Amino acid sequence: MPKEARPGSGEQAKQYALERLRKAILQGEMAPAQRLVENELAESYGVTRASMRAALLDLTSEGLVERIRNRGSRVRVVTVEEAVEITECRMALEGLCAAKAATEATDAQLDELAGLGKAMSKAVADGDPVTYSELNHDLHALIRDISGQHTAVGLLERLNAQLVRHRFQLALRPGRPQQSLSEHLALIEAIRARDPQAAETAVRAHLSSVIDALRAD
Amino acid sequence: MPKEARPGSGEQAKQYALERLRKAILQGEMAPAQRLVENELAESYGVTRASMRAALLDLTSEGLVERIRNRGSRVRVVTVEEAVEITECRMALEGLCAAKAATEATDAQLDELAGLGKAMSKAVADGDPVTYSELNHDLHALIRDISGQHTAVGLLERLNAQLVRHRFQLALRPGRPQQSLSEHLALIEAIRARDPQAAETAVRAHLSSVIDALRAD
DNA sequence: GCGAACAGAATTGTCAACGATTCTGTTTTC
DNA sequence: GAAAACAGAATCGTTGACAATTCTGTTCGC
Repeated sequence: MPKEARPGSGEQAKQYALERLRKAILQGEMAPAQRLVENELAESYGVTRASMRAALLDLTSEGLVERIRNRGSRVRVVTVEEAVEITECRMALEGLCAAKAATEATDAQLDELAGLGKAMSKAVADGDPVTYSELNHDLHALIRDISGQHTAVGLLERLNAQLVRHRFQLALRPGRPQQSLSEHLALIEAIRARDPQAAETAVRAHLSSVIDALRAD
Repeated sequence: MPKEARPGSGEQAKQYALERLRKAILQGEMAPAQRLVENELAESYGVTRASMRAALLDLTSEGLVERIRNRGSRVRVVTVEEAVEITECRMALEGLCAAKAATEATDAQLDELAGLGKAMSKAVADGDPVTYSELNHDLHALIRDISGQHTAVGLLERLNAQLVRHRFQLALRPGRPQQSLSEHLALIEAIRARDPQAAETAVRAHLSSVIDALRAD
């Protein structure tokens, strides 16, 4: 039986490298536009270059990494205009998910939503933007999950991955959590009322305010 | 200078194999769920197995091919439910594009739209569903183009690729082109009137009728 | 006869070395 | 002194062979 901690090669190695690098990029450990050299990364993660290469190709098709022929890979930088465009797509797709969620949710799921709402209110009251940001993410994920829209969920996950840097900056802006909170509570209420139209409107209103905030950079 | 006809290997070879295989799948030359053996394909396209393999990986991330570890690749079959889900996503994203197109279009582009509308009317009057289907595709592409929404366009192209088989079946259904035509003309008029709200509504109405048709399989 | 174990074939997955391309700093030429 | 030419280094791209896995048809035990 192979040691399972960190397989030096093979499919598992690729997955391992993929997830570690993705996490590193998402958590901002890699400077924007930083060069990603296959050999260095492979060595530092303890995998072969082939595995690392495959991981980089995957991240490229996820839109997190940019690669130029014979010049290597770099972490992709998302401009503000791109972030706005991406958020507009989220508006459309999350609107769809929210509307579906409003008609499809079970009672247990509605309770879960209410719980998240309370937790978010508390985080804002406590002045804890980091926790709030995490709960925010959880809420959107839960709604996507309830909607049961596999295709939309897949697209949204790709889109969200590209926004982490901007999202992070946004959450720390003073006053932002308060506005965001009230929009989210409205969304939760709309779904709990099983009103798809209102849910979609609430999502769009929320993301519209996100776009305004993005543009105010 | 390398001969440009059909390089046996390298990046160009991958692109060549990629496009030929994609075309073959989209045109239905590959039976649904047909096995795609790397060696066979590589030989028949005159490229190395490595290039073929890379092409298959690309198609996998486009959602056209399914691959199972150590078992090979097969053309992915899209069930009716999936087709519905995908069309719901298109509804959201094309709605966004249509609304943007209504506000962003230049006069020249509006004329182009009108021209396409006339051509589509003619194709229906002539009872030519194949031409109509192509014009249909052109219309959606033009609207996406006008919208200038890079991100949404990218997502939509991926989604559309997965639907070709269903789309094809749909176009040949008696009576379908007539209904489709009137919906498209309404959409064109809404954009020409520079009315984003009406344009989005028209797109949604159209795709909603596509969903009904899909479900009536 | 029927299911389990087993060898052989087919297919994909992985690797390490080699080849090609691009960048960088230096030299040469005008 | 500036632009062009060039060599050297760094890095990615490709190849062909080998290893690992899965499938298939056959045999064996009951």
